[in-house]
Amino acid sequence: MTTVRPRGGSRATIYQVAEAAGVSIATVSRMISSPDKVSPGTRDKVQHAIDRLNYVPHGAARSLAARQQEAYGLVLPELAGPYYAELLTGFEQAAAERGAGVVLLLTHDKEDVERAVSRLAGRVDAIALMGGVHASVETVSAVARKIPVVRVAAEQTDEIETFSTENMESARELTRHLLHVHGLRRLVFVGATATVPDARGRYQGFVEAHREAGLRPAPRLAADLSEDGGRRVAEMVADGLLSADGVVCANDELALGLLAGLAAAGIEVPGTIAVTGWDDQMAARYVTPALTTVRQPVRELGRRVADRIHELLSGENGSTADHEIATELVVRRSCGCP
Amino acid sequence: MTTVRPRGGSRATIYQVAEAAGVSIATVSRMISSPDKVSPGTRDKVQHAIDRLNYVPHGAARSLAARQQEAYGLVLPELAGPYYAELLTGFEQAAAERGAGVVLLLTHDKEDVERAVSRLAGRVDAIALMGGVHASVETVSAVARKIPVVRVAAEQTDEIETFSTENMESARELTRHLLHVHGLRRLVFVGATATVPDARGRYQGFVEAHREAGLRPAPRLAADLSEDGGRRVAEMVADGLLSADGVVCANDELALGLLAGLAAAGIEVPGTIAVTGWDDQMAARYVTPALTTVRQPVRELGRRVADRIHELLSGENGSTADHEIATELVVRRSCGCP
DNA sequence: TTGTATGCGTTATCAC
DNA sequence: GTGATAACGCATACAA
Repeated sequence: MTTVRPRGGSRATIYQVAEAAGVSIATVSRMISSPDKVSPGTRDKVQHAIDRLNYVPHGAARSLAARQQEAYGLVLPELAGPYYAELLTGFEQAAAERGAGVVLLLTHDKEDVERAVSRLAGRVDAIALMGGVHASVETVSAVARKIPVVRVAAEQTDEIETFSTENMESARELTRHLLHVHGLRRLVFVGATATVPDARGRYQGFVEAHREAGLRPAPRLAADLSEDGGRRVAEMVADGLLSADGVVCANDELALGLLAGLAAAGIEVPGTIAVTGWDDQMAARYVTPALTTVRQPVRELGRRVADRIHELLSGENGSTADHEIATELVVRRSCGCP
Repeated sequence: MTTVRPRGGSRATIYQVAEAAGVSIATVSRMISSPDKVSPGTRDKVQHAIDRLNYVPHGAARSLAARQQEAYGLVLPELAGPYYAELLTGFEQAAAERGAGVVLLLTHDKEDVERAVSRLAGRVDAIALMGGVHASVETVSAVARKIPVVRVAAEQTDEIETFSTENMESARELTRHLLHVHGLRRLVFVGATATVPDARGRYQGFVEAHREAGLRPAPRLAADLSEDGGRRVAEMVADGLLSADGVVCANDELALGLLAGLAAAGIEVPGTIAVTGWDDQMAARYVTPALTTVRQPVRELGRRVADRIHELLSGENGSTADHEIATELVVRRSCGCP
């Protein structure tokens, strides 16, 4: 095992290739971007030189001359859970299909997010910013003045396009199910969080389902969207502080933690209390009882975001309408279904 | 909702800032990289101009002039499961601490991986390549001739540094546990895969534990490292094709699928057959019985890879020794423990 | 089809 | 401390 590059890897430049092939750099350049614009004869010569010299164009030089970075930026708070990973996967796929690379920025551990986002803006053609990311409106719109910016699962704004999965309708459907199929009457929604706009829409659906049934919805209960948050709710139930017959959680981790806490306290699910989640992550299928939840096509969401960025960049106008992706209710046993 | 940039965002250049501040571009440049080398007076002027013009240096131009891209490349097969996400998280954190961005390449869906990796090599200072990635030795060493390349969880090579989590020892410990604590005697290892070098080391530990106990290890059973792979193994057991009293799976998903399949077939775990996994992903804690597995500090692995890349780049020689990270056996109920 | 020449926005090396 | 100015490696308009 040895250091790969003994200090100073030799990168061939377009000039060296041109000289080796006995042509001008313009021809080499054409060879890279549009090989069909160069005659078969020279094409071989140049290709041979490229192979022999192991030539790869210098990305920065390309970007500078061509005035485009061939890269999209994606800003995420973190990568915990399947949501962000799926989003990133779809985003990267679509970006790659457009010939763009993806530079990723995780903000969770950073001290100066604003600065990081600004810097990023200097290295990419456009940026997609996840809702949960803590960046000031000023910074975001400053960046947006330079390059296209879109947001994912964020508050709607007049100046920035927003993408999200559908929340309200699915939450309403889910709540109706609890209300009318299982006859539950003391439902509580857990997961109020300022930083997750998605949660707000979900609660809204929860409220509407109650209203249309002539019932009064309980105010939502604040909790971390984490297993710990769920365990804390379980404690409230165990202590008799909370006496619901069903808990609608803003995400799966919360629900999973709640399930674990309830089981530890000997409280039956769904018998004594029903539980639902949101995301349909892997553990939701494996826990007992299996978790009723809502599946979001997050990968597709990521794809669309990147596609839209490409539209923005290439001047195609496309739809500027709301970009909202449908979700799917996944009924399992934790809600009371057999 | 409106298109952010009406075709042609106005990016201020260093020249405009210089003019607005009444200084030369050299001073502006200094202002960016080392503000202390410019007098307090002009510093204010320049900073003011920067703020007013919303100036952010053009990344490509910087890279070209400074001869470094300030970015590391990470090549992963995909992002399914927690492993890659954790690796990426640690990698990004460490890279960011070094002032480098991360450009991510997912190869799973790409048709021409070699080409993609080559292109990437033109845009970053160094590349970390995951073992499972399907890239020819020629391509990799061609890239390695240009920029530093390290591999993660890959076969050892003479010319490329390799990072991985410890496999053999932990597998031996795990197998010993099954053999001696639970008295199991018909163990089988599932998950032979050419593309996952990690699995090989794990089987090796499995073999050694048998040898040192004077037992004959069964040959390993091929299977996809997925839930489906696990279900298929369960079918073999249900059909009486396989009659083991314990199954050591190469990863958790495999074990989880196996658990589900066994449960569906009415076969008791761990009573009739014990099951273990590898990775300790979330579902492992929630499944019943909870899965005995091995936890790998993957995030730390990612951090170290990025740190080493920085060393390589900055000429610090550091250790060229084997980069192997310790793992931790996590004993739960699926192996027979109470 | 091919070559020449200019510009892309910075950094860095010099002088001053 | 500050300012000219020469690279940096490539794309591209234009000319041949």
